[in-house]
Amino acid sequence: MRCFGTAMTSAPIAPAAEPQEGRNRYDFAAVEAKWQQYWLTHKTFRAELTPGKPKAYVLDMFPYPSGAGLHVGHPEGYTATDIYCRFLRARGVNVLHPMGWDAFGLPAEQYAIQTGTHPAVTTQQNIATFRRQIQALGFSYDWDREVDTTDPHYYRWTQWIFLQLFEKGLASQAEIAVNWCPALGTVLANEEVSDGKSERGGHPVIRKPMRQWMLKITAYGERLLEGVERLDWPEGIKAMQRNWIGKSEGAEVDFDIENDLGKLRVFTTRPDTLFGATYMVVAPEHPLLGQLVTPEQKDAVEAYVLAAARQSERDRTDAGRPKTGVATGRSAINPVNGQRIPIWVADYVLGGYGTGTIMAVPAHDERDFAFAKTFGLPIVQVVSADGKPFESAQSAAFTEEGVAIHSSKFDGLTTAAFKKAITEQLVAEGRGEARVNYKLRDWVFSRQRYWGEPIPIYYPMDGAQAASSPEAVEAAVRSASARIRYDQPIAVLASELPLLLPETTDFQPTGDAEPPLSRCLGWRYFQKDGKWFARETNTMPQWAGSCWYYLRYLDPRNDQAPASKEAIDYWLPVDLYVGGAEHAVLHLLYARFWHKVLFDCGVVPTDEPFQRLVNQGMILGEDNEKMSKSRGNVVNPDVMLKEFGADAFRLYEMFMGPLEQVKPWATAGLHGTKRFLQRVWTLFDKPISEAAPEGDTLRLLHKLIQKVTDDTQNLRMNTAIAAMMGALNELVRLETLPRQVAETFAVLLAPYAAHLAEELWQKLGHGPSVSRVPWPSYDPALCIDDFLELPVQVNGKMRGKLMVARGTPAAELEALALADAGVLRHTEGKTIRKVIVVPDRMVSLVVS
RNA sequence: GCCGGGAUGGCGAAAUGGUAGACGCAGGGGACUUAAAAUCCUCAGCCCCUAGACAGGGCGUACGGGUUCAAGUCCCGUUCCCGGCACCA
Repeated sequence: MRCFGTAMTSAPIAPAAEPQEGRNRYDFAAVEAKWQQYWLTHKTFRAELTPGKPKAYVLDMFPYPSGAGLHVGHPEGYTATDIYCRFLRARGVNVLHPMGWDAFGLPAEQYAIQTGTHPAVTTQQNIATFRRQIQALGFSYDWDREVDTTDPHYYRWTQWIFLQLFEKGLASQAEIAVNWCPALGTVLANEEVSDGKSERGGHPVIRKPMRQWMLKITAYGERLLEGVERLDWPEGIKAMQRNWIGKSEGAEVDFDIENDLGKLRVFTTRPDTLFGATYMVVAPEHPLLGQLVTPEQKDAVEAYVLAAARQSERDRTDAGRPKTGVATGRSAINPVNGQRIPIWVADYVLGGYGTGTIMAVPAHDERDFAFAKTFGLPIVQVVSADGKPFESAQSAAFTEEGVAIHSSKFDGLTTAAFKKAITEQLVAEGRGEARVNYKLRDWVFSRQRYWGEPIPIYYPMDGAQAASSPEAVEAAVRSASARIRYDQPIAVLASELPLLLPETTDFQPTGDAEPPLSRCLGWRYFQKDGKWFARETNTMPQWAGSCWYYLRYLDPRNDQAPASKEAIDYWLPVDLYVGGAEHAVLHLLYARFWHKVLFDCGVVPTDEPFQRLVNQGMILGEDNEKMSKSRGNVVNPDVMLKEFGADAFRLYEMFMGPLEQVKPWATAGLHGTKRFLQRVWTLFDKPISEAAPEGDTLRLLHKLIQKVTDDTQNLRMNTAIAAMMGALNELVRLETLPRQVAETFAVLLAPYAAHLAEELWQKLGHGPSVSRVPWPSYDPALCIDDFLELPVQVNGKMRGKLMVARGTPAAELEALALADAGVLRHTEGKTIRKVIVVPDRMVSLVVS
């Protein structure tokens, strides 16, 4: 390979550092600053839509710019993608590699509440810090494509996508129970509640029905599930997505309530156990509960329902908790055998799943078994492994599949056959039907918060005509003489987007459930055609902006569409998406959902956004614990950069181990990568010879190209770096450095230690930039050695080594092996039973 | 409990079924230096034999079995660790 600088010689750039007297120290600080400046001003890594040129869209999960700044976990994935992108560019691929900010969210708003600083101000400060820190690492992002989810030019399109969902009937309002904390004056996420108290402050939290915007992600459940199969994602993440969607197939069955009180419908995945149903359970929130409870049981049931309502969803669903429940006093009729079975109410049945009612089969369901034991309810076995009845009373539920018993004419059927037969019979009798259920719930999409995208919806008002001002409208609403018609939502016209967040300094929660935007009266109430309207005052959750940012990068300044059709058609899908596993479910599921909706709208041509996903493993503290402020084991990248430089830092993060693996930080390790860079720098002080490399050096070079190419392609940066270190250890022994070796080494190093490689390239007499130099190729014939050291085993133990020429025939190898001194020691006086010779590999002898 | 991923020197790790520990960190010895840092050279899995070195031998990839001429790697079982989910009928 012969590489000469191709372009940009006219660019003003400082001369390469000259070797000084004595020891030539590599001044990483100066060199890194110089090249970062160069890349930025020359837009070296700008991505341009080039029809016909192969493309790669390599995406990092964009960060939430927190006040704490970057931590060492961020640059791990960013470094991996940066190396990969620089490598691909050198291989002639048109690479799109952008960065941006997921900047709406709670911390900025909390900070505003405490200090009065507007979230927009905090956010911009934090973004500036993050940008500075990320740029100091020398990543090859196309900064012209930077996006910020809080920028109205961005969230205009977030709102536009919401309107698409609204028009398709996928966004609607519902009264649902949320975790309301009166003391904090806010709704809390399930994760923020434990034991019925708020995580922060320990205030009581109640379940309170409130009007919420919901997105019907359940309508896409099957497609989201099925799409997982075609994705090149880690198996674990795919499993989590499947599990979250939670598809289960079964049947719904009607049970008549005695005294002609109607029917209760249950969902079951085991209709084959119908004969074993000995009682039923309805969820405490079941709508028919009030009608079916008997007068004697009314008080007890009401008390139970009240207690259940006080629990959070999370506590309700905490497995392993003792079973509780109350009999309703009423019974139902088992449709297959006419038996009267009691109906209970218990909180282990959830109102939101299936029909909110179950048939309990204690013999074959662990939960029902525990409940039946607690309350002394009958247990009837209807499935056995071998078709024979159980000998003794069960000590646990038998939940496996098996053969039916005690099920009249169905006895002897396997579980699968029974399910099919009984479902057909129930359908024929009009008592049930086959049914698929999903655990996936619709997405609660509204937040009672200020710092989020306003939902672009408004409502007509009754009784507000006379009002002369927003304040008067508000007064009328408060006195109940005017009413907001939430049942008649109107979409803001797409042409009127963005619907801007109003300026306010009033972020304090007030104790009622009204979002802060409700108090921006001049924004909330407006007149149109002489009538008053009220805007939606909930905002979108933080997930909204990150659901589609990968699209905006394609065409970030477009004010006609989220991105142009040409850009979308050219760049999509994302070829490689790298980020932490903490987003395994929510972000990745929500983004896939939106993408599929946009696919249905004809906006995107693919039905999945992220073809390939890689999770970088978490970096732990030096103490092997998760990094956290409270543990005091957080490593600050700024400090590391100052002492070791960006190249050494990046190299270390990659050298620590495989990208996907969890691994502990060790600052001492940075000495190694810094030393390596210094030694490379010193290597280039050797006299450069123009003669072509030959012999071992040539072989070394080609092996190195092969190894680095292979490993980089497969994101095995750790072993690529090890190979470069190994090669360096050989090259330092040379008297002079052949130009071809030096140039190739610089090009191979460039994706990994980009600043140093640029400097070396310049030092070799080339103009910038090494990033424009094509990746070297290798000759496979030069990657294999002429002479090999072959092991000889005797009875499986290594007893000798043969130095032989490649291709030495088996017979000759056998003769050599048998004559080897080390081997003879173990074969003397013994019989050779077997000789296995694998040419160019090894010789194995079996003796006795 | 279920799902996913792990377990290799003092530490991070490497190894198409074919010489376990490449590459690095930390460490020992040496050179340079007034000294230190930096740099360079060099040693190094554990154990036995040995005055020491060479040579040699034994044991070693969480544990127990198995397949194979040959197992860190493949198969069966077990333990422990990490991540996620967890009363979803």
